[in-house]
Amino acid sequence: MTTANVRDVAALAGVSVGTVSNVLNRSKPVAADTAKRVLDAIDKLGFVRNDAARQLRVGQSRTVGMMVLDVSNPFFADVERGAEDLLGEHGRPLILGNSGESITRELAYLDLFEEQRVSGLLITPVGQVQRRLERLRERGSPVVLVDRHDNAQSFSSVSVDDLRGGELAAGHLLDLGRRNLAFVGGPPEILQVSQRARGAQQAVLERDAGRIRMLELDTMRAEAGRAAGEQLLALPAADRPDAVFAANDLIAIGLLQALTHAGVRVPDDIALIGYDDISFAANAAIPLSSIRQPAREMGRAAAELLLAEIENPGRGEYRHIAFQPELVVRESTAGR
Amino acid sequence: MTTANVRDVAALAGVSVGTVSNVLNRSKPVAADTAKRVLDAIDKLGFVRNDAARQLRVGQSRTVGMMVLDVSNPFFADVERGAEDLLGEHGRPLILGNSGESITRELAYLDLFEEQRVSGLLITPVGQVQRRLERLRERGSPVVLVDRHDNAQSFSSVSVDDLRGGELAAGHLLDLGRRNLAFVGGPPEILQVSQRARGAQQAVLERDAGRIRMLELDTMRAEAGRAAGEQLLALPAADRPDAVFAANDLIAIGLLQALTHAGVRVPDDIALIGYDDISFAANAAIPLSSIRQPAREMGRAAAELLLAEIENPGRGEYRHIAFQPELVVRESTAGR
DNA sequence: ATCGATGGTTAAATCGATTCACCAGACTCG
DNA sequence: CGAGTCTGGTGAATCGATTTAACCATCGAT
Repeated sequence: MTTANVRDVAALAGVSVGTVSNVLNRSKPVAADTAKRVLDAIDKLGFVRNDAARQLRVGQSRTVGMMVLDVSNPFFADVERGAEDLLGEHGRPLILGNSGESITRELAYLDLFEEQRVSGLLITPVGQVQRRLERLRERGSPVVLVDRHDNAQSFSSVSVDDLRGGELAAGHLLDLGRRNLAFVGGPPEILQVSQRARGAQQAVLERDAGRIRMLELDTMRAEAGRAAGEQLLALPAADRPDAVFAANDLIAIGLLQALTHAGVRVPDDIALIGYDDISFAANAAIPLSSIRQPAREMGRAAAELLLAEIENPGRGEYRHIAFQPELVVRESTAGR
Repeated sequence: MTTANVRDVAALAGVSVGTVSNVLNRSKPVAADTAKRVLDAIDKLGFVRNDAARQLRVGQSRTVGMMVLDVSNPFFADVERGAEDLLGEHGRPLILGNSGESITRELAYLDLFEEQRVSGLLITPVGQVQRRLERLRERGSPVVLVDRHDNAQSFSSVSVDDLRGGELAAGHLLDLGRRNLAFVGGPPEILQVSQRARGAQQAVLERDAGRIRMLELDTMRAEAGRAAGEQLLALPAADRPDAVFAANDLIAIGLLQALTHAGVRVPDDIALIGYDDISFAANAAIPLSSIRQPAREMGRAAAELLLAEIENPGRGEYRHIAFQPELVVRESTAGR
């Protein structure tokens, strides 16, 4: 008992397979009563189009692939929703791959998307995958970088001005009168992280005030932040920073846990600011200052860029949309 | 300039397409030097297997589909990671669909997965999709229900005993001496929600103490919780509950925001408990009591059940794994 | 010397939807 | 009235990988 195919449908409806396809895809007009017969047959047989066959013929899938660094980070989850919403309006499903910041997994998903001939790809890359992405594009799957400004300008992208974000954060801490800063960041291969770090360093240089030390983490999750907190606490009190800028809110939350647990007062002893302004930031034990990125809008914008390239391909013209980050002050710095 | 296919590879390597396929799939032994010639040719041409053609022939995709209620909920993100880890070990990619608790979107993704002939499906259903799932199974895609005990026992499932979870939560509130409870829950069509609600009601009945009122929300997100908070605040003070059980932590966090914002003291005026014990619960403004579910393990277990059914199908024997929920007490109830 | 095995390889059939060139009528218009 | 134009419909060819039956050496055993 094999599953029904177009031929069975055609036979039952008393038409040719071509007509069935025309009904399915509205590619050519079909008389109303013929269409009804076909639809009835489809219904009766429980026919479901075999997407593999369709793709094989058409050469491309309708679905769009998306690779995110970490689905459990609410920031990416919001980006995803924005993209999914817009793509949904255009009848394109979005499938999600979760690299978990692992290069191996990223490559595995790229293989998958390439074999599936996805119609396009939204990606926040982890490793050095420029060549892979170019190959994908040559094969007909345009690529849009998300939250990652492309230096070479060879892909469309949406990004936030992370340099500016870093400046905002560190500038704010300096404005509070803090002079001994620390930046706690994820792996520097992640461009956003190094940009935020550079922005912070620039702020310090520009104002010619204070100093900033850099701490490097393996991941950008809350546990890593907690570990970094222990590290800070281990420093001799005199050397301890009086303000910390975390590369994202999860890290900041981890730090906050470690610090408050050890009796350090935030912001009195150490002021703390995060990045992303995820919804939990406002509701942390001590409401967290942060740098807001418009996640949902970024997702929509990225999907728009991608759709444009899918629908009229091959003009080799890449657009870049840069969103401006925004400082959100809460109790973890200054308060009132 | 079309992309290379097996025929091109075969030509360049001086063998037949059958041999190329044998190299690709190790389905038959191939002489070492022949294999090398083929691999070189693949490399030179940048050949990437067309998955659509493969699927068409084989009848099934290797990928597993997963439908979650809400990717931005850390609980589901953890379940996803657990499943993805295990499936990854078996060389099966996982693609994620996000229903966002919308029945329309759920159906759209089911269509997609059915058209793609995924090799299996992990799903936390929103709507009444039993028939659809049965059809998927008949078509060769086994289905495992996640975090949703199947009454009819007709699918394998992993679940948490939500009835017990509800009892634990409400029982704990009653043990604190609270007598005027409220349950704030998502749409009752979601079985987990109604189970938690029933558990809570049972606890009240069993102890024959106090009363519990039920509030219904449209979604399970923090905003909904905030709205519910306003609703509670609008009640005359005498009628206001002295303890609230939220159907998940996001709702609880929303409630917490609304209540503390209005000057209500938690837990003194109103004790508050959530569900899921997501990592943010411990770090909310007032650390949140919650009912813990072992998310990661549930994901792994679900993936295991699914793999078993994929690998030896059609025995019509369905297994159910039930995890036990666990009460985690923090400051939002009792404090210390 | 012959018969099986066995290891490698091949050519052709196959999966199922889409498309394209083509056809049959009906209708319009000069 | 005949040429041209629509509308609706047909069916064979096609996409690219896998699979199966068949075939060919080569070697060992009888």
